[in-house]
Amino acid sequence: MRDLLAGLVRDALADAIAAGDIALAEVPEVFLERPRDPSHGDWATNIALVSAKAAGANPRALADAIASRIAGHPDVAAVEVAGPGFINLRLSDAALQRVVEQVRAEGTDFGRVDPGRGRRVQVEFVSANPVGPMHVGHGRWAALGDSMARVLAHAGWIVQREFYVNDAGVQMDIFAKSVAARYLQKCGRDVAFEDTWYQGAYIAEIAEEIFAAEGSVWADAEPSAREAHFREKAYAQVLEHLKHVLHRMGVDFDVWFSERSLHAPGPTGRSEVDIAMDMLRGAGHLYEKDGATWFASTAFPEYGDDKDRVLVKADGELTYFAADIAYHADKFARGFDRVINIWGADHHGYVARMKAACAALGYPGQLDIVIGQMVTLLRGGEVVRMSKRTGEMVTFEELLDEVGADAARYFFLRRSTDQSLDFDIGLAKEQSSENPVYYVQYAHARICSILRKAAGAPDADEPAAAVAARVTGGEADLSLLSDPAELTLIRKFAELPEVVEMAADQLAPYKLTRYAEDLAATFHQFYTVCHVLSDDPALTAARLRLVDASRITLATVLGLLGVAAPERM
RNA sequence: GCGCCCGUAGCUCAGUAGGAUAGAGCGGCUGCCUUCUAAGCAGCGGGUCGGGGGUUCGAAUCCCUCCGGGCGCGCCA
Repeated sequence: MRDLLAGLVRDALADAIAAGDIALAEVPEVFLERPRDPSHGDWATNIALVSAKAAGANPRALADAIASRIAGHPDVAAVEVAGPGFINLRLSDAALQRVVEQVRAEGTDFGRVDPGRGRRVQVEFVSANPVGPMHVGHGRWAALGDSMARVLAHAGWIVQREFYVNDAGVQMDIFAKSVAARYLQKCGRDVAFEDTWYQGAYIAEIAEEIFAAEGSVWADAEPSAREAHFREKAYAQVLEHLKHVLHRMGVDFDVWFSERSLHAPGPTGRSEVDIAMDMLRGAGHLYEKDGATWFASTAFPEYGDDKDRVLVKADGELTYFAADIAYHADKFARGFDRVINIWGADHHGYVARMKAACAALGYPGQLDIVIGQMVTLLRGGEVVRMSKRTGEMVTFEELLDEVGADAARYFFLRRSTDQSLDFDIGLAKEQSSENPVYYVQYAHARICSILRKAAGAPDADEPAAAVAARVTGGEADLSLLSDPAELTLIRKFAELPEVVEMAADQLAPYKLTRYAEDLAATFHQFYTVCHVLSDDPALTAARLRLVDASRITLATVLGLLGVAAPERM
């Protein structure tokens, strides 16, 4: 719709130039924007203001010359010049009424746009260490990453979701030691449990399960063999649990990428980390100093890292960053045009070096890192304190248990990622008007109820889409949809493609929660003003189509958010 | 000290590449169910956009500076 109008303005401008009414060498690019004030129309352009200087004319005269050439177009109900020279455009009812059938024809494909143009993007998110339960921050990244993937897919990208499994390194060793120690305690051995080990009760639970399954056979085993065994057992168990919890919130990954695979020797005997470092060294990005190997991160000032970074420590050990570079080399080698990482705010200090490294690998500007700010849990207005060290925390799983997947997802998604999130547990649980999740879902349930009623089977369990198909068969005269509430609702449908485009461009799914609430509100208003099922068959038929288009649009938005669209509440 | 994020109504937050009179939800007050779900709708109040400078036709938005809050600044992972 926006493109259509922008085309009209452009043509009008070109005509005016050709006719000599406007003295411009070429037709400038036309931008349309949504006026804040609906009384200014559906779309506005400041093209006359922007071009005034170059054309040597006053903006209003320019605007008049353009506007007079648009007036009378069947899709345009009004074109006005306002203020200093804005051109305001209002769509005709006929143009709007066409949108209803467009929505119904496209179904859940409605709102698709194509800035991605079939390119491949990978979204990596959560990537929690598989050494313990996820905290609520992981829940936020999970909701964010998954919804972002859905939005990008709706915007023409081919998307892959990936979870990076940190199954190598010191954390795993400590984890293994922790579980082994709890196991030995279970076997009645008196062993020291160090402060730096994992304190959480889940460690003992895992030890207990291993004890239950295998008995005390490991009590007298050689310590390194015991630890290795416990590492694998415990890690596999935690990883399964992570998958399970994420799945409960509707988040499923295409790839679980093992950090270990980066360290394992390949066919040539060299690991991926070796190969990535060879590549960097060959390109002159590495140097030796103080017995360590460094990456010259500051050679990429555009990414703003303030110092060079060690990849191989003086003791010969690799840093985490070295593995991360190899990991990103692997990602790009898999053919993604673009890679997106979602990280917590506590990792923002790594952004510059990681982008510099990707540039050094030959993929400048192809890595986007979204930094999500922290989550604070509130209960009854009080901050819920979390401490990983003492093992006392509200985990993501406990939050899911308490508020449910839909509320959790919706609340996680509702805020800009730049904004730290206060998650009010009480509010998320509340089934009332204060809770935006229910507000939106209720609109959908209401719609389905109307459709069932129209079908004469208010209590049937038939899916709403099937019911809708039955009650909207035959012909309908959509020009009967002329009530302001009806036209406002249609205008709201027409915004979806723009919202999707913006949410994809800005990697900001929260835009969709705002839209969902707007759309639900607009529907509720329509519902209050316009009775759908009446003794006027023609009007009823037209309104049922409008209701069906509302159902489709709402369900599509909820689908992009990953929140259920209940047909009954 | 340096870097990133934030500061907008009583509270929680939007504000779309600088645009027209700064918006929404919640809370408060007042109305609306014999009719498709009242988990809904309508109305009323509520603001020096943290302070101060600057850029221009125009600034919540861009620049500088100061104040306040969060996070981070390892040859840790």
